[in-house]
Amino acid sequence: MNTQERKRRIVDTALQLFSENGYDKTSIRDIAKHANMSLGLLYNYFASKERLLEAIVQEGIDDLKHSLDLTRHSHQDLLSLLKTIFSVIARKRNHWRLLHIIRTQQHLADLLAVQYDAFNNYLISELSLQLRQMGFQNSVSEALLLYATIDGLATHYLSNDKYPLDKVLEQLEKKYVVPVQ
Amino acid sequence: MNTQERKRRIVDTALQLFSENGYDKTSIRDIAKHANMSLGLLYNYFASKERLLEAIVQEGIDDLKHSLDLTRHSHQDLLSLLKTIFSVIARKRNHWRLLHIIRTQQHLADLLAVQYDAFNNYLISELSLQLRQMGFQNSVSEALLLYATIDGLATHYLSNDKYPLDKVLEQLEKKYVVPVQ
Amino acid sequence: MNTQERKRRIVDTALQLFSENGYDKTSIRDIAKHANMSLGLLYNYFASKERLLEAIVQEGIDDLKHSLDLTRHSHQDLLSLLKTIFSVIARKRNHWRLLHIIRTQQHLADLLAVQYDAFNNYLISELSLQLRQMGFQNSVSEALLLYATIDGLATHYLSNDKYPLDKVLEQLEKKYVVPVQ
Amino acid sequence: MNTQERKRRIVDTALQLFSENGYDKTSIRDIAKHANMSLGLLYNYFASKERLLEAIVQEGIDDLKHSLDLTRHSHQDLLSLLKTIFSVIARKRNHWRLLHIIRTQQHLADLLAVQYDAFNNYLISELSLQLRQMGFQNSVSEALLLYATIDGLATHYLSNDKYPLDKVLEQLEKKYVVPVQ
DNA sequence: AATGAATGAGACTTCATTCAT
DNA sequence: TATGAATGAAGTCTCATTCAT
Repeated sequence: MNTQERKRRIVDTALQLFSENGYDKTSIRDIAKHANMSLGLLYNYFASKERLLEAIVQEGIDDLKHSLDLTRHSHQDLLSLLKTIFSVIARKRNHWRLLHIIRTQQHLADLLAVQYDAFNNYLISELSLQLRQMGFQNSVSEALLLYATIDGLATHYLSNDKYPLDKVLEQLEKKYVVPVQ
Repeated sequence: MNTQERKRRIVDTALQLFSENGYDKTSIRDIAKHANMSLGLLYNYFASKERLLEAIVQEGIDDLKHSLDLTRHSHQDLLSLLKTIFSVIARKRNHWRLLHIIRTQQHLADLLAVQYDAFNNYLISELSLQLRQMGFQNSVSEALLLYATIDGLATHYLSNDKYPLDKVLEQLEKKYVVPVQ
Repeated sequence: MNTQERKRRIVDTALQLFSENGYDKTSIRDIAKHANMSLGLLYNYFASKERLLEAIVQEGIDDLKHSLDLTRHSHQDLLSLLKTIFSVIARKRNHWRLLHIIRTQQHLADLLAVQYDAFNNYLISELSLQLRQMGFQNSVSEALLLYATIDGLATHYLSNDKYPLDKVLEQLEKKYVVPVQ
Repeated sequence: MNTQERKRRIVDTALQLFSENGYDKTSIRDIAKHANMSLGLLYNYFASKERLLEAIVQEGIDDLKHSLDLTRHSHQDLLSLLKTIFSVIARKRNHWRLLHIIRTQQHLADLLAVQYDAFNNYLISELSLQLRQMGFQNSVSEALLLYATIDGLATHYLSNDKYPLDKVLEQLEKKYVVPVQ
């Protein structure tokens, strides 16, 4: 197993465990054990638990961006856009959960403020762009609103297996059928 | 200082610290120190850190319910309802933050599942009632959607001092001006 | 409730709890709670946990002595003597258990060495007297042996509800039918 | 110092301290200090204080069994058997003391019930076998009686440096010279 | 006489990180 | 490169005892 593969394995394992059990409740020892490697080796790749978290979050954000980029421009109506976004959230469930975990813990939020802000801005500008293309004015406020809705829905969806996401998305779409002039 | 005052002080201090630094990053010793009492005394009031958290969360939920109850029925239009809700959130900022913290940490969510679900259901049914009164059909789906939006807005509002809440609320209200038939 | 009654209640409660759960595993708070009195009041009667233990042990020894005295001289054969002794042990189960607990914990044994030695000597001299009356020579060695047997039997009997004490006592008696010359 | 030696050192130190001062009065920190290692390291070898105790007790039982096995069959008369047993007890003084400590403390007895019962049964069946070979009927009752005597003698012997064990053993032997029919 | 709030030392245990091999 | 033994600070909780009321 080469360096790249090992690093991958560490990141994947840690993401899984962090998103399942939380950052504080996941020990470096747990990660090493689940990744089938020694404690010392893990420290050859990441200098500390915090650096590991940063790397995961950065990768998670890049991943999410990449996934969203792939589907950009391919949709005209809002419903299909929303469905795309939530399919990304579902597929990148662990990443998204980790973002939520980090956001609510001050010591982690402080650590990752720069990365998190960048992601926020990226998402908002993407949404703003879409909305403008769809004919909405006040696209920034609209984007903030839509982002908040998406974020809240993601939160509820990720913490409740039976959340009736499709129905709620339908209601959401209706609110955007006719752009408010 | 009597028993009631002490208990109050513990709860207030712990709520403050939990919401600022997170549950895990706040030690019982920290709480005792900030509340100006000995470590052991705290255990005379709450049998464990978990029981303390439960008590705080329950009080937070009761508080929020009470605040919302007080203003129920006093509004006809959605904007003033939303403003009421967000003024409660702003006033109960720490409670709301704590709910967010708990929700994203599995071990805490498990611990408080019953209380949290009860609160969720309360809020959703309140919103559903309001929306039905305003002429909305599909009031449950609509309530879920509105709750998600409120939740997301609260998240963003609470983590960003400069969040343009009023503007976004205006956009939100417009979506509810004419009930979608 | 007068002073004597209260003291009695403390001692009875503590004996019960010590013998059930052990000295270290029984807190003063437990004792006060089970005795239905306040912590402070208990300390009016006994200056410390150790003093309380000493008082209980002293009373226990006096009790055991008294019970044994009552039945002294009333038996000619060994079997009835043994049955008497074990009926005392059964009735004073908690006292006897407490003696065993204390004996095996150095810090308690040190504390109570004087009392414990006095009890030991009392029992051995009683047994020695009996055995001499029954015609045994080497009555001291015989008494030590018999005491050890009684002690071991008591240990096994007290820690096993189904111990076939009667059968074993029969075997024991046979060994003393004809004094060894 | 390798892993095996460290583990040995922990067990030896803990056995020494447990048997001297009792389980509850011996702290993990004490053990680590006496074993010249850090507190945390001890937890690399034993997951908890209870697991450490279990390991020690198991080793003690195995040791005692082994010692007894070695000398089995090498004796015809009871006196030499008894002397063998007591030389084992003397050599394994700490183990034997620890068994006594455990037996009298409910929370430890509960913890180690399985191991302790197994040891009891082993000893009783060994004694029963010997007695049967020596011509005794009712060998089970006889074994229980002899075990009680041995146990009581061990207790008295271990808690009193000047206990006249040899004399008492002589008396004991006389009781078994002629099998009771 | 009576209460129980208050104290703080000390117990067990976890864990990020280092380093000899 | 790879291992995991080793460290020790820090966390939660218990408890004998004191003392203001």
